[in-house]
Amino acid sequence: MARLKDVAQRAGVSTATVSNVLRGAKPATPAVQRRVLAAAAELGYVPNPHAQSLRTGHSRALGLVVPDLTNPYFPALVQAIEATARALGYALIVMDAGNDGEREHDSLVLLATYRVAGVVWVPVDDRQTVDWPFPIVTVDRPLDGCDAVVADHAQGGALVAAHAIARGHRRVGLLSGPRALASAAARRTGFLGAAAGALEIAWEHEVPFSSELPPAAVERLAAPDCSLVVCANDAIAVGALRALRAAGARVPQDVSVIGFDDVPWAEFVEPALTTVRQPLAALGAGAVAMLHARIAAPGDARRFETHPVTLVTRRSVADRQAATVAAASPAGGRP
Amino acid sequence: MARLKDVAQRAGVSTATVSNVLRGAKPATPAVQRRVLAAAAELGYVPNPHAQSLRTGHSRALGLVVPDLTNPYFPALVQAIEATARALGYALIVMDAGNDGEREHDSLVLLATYRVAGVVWVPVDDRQTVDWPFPIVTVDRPLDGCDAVVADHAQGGALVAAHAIARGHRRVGLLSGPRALASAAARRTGFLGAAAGALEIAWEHEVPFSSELPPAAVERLAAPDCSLVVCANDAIAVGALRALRAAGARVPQDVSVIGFDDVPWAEFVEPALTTVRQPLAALGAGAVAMLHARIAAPGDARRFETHPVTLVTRRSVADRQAATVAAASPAGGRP
DNA sequence: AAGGCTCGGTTAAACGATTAACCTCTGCTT
DNA sequence: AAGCAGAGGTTAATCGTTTAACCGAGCCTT
Repeated sequence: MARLKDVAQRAGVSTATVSNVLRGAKPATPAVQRRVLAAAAELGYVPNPHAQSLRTGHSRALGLVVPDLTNPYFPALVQAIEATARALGYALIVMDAGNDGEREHDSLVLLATYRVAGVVWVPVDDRQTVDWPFPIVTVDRPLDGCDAVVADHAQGGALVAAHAIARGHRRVGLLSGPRALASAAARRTGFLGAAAGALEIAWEHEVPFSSELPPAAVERLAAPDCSLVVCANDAIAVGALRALRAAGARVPQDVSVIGFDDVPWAEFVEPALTTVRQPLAALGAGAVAMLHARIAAPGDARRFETHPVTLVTRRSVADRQAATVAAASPAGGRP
Repeated sequence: MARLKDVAQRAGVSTATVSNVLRGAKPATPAVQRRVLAAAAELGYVPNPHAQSLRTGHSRALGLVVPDLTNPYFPALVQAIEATARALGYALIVMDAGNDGEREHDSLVLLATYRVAGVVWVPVDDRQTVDWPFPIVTVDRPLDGCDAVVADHAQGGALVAAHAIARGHRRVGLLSGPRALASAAARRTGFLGAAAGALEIAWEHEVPFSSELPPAAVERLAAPDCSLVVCANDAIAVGALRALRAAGARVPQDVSVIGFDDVPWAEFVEPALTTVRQPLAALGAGAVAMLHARIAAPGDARRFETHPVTLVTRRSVADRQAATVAAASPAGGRP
């Protein structure tokens, strides 16, 4: 592989000059410029990233630490992160923390020894320290003193409330996620805020983000006493679907279900799940862009970016408005 | 961060000695050994990987190139690869080819400039060249002249045939995958081989690996004329489920469906899918181990490793044995 | 007792970039 | 005309390792 020295030789200048024109660090005579560029092109010169890193003290690589790749939430995120990192000229070193705080810590020190230029981090839990020798931006779990990009969970909650209202629901059950997670809490309060006055909360269970519902919840779903169960998660939603089916209730004719996340298989369950979609691609791209900016300007103020979510309506929530109208019309309708 | 020189100073020896004892490259006096180790430990010395790479010409990093992270097949694979790579002391640079041959090629050259020690590669298609400046092991798509680890697709096919037979099916329909893909072809021939004599193939459609079935296939499923449709893929299987449901057939009472892959949501569809599970973790770990061995011994003969798959039986295939017995017993059964 | 081996260690030269310091012209200013 | 500034280059040091070449001191061998 061609080295700087080779390019210099071929262009008839010193390595310093080559380095400078290639990086645009110092102005050069048009003639020299031309010769250097030509030589570099002809030799297919690509700088050795290790030499660069050794000299400059930081590499043109980014780290990515995620709690668990196997979580359906992440692949799309990682994909977006890798794509925009590459577009910006970074390589991406990814580490899976296996949902384990210690392993996560190890990942970070590894990245430190690799002198990555920065890392995008999805912490396994909300309380984490951020004193690392590289800039960090977290995704979806803001840590104080550290850049962050998050989805607008509260808006998402509001979206499902609005949808429920629009579809004529009045009594809903709530399968909310772990209150300790900021995102789950935001979804809940967003929902509650938008529901206030229009929606009656028949009951609420706080359940883990899993399709295995705790006994109390499945018992409740055997006699739901509501027309819609709103779930903090698509996984929870399939748990609800399952419990409802087991109890002989038809979804959505008897009771509707709404999820959150729009995991890749949300359209594959029966019935296809109405849910709110997280802007995974935007989140990933935003995170990398933010990191890039931070690397360029370490001193700037903390950045915080929240991305809007969208409702994707499929078949798991019924339109009771239509039903109501149809039922009401013959009885007391006016001409 | 502590450098080799610092350790040397503290131990009162030369940097060469430190380097040698730390790597066990040259024997040293017990006393020196002790002093060096102690000094390194006290300073928390970790070698600078970039300096190492620059000097040795290869980095202690592995590359991973996958066609599309978003494919449910990959996350578990990537996770296993990352885990064992890390256990072996490698960092993992992952690149998503976005199902695009050109982008895949770019990924490889990028990895080359990074001087990775080796790469595990899931090629986007079967015909690819392998002359790269690093050792390669492919996963699931053997390329000639290059190490490979694959799942035993043929065995998987045989497994589904055996299961079909055991459950008393006689006439089956086949939704086979793209014949051009070696894995799909292997599944098919494995199935056909084990089915020979015992199972009648009512019909066969070659369909893409997607839940969107071509019209001919959905039409066929409207009047399946078989008790079981075997699918080359879980995605195809949910397509079949959907078409069957649309046609008013109950699964598995009227017709059974069996998939392949055991994607993470196979248990979430209705009914939960009986399918064959790929040993993703073993595949990933095996690939990295093989790569590690190859890096240590570049000259060795080509390695090829095939991992067994397993049938995971859930609820999408009915037991017609029981039905047959029940139906036959009253009529012509003996005491 | 002198020469040859090992053994355990050191010196110094790479690896391929970046970058501070310096040098040499031109072209202006005064 | 002398002096100065600045533009455009070059030289050489440096980043932190690895590793070939070397060196001195004991220990055998003959």
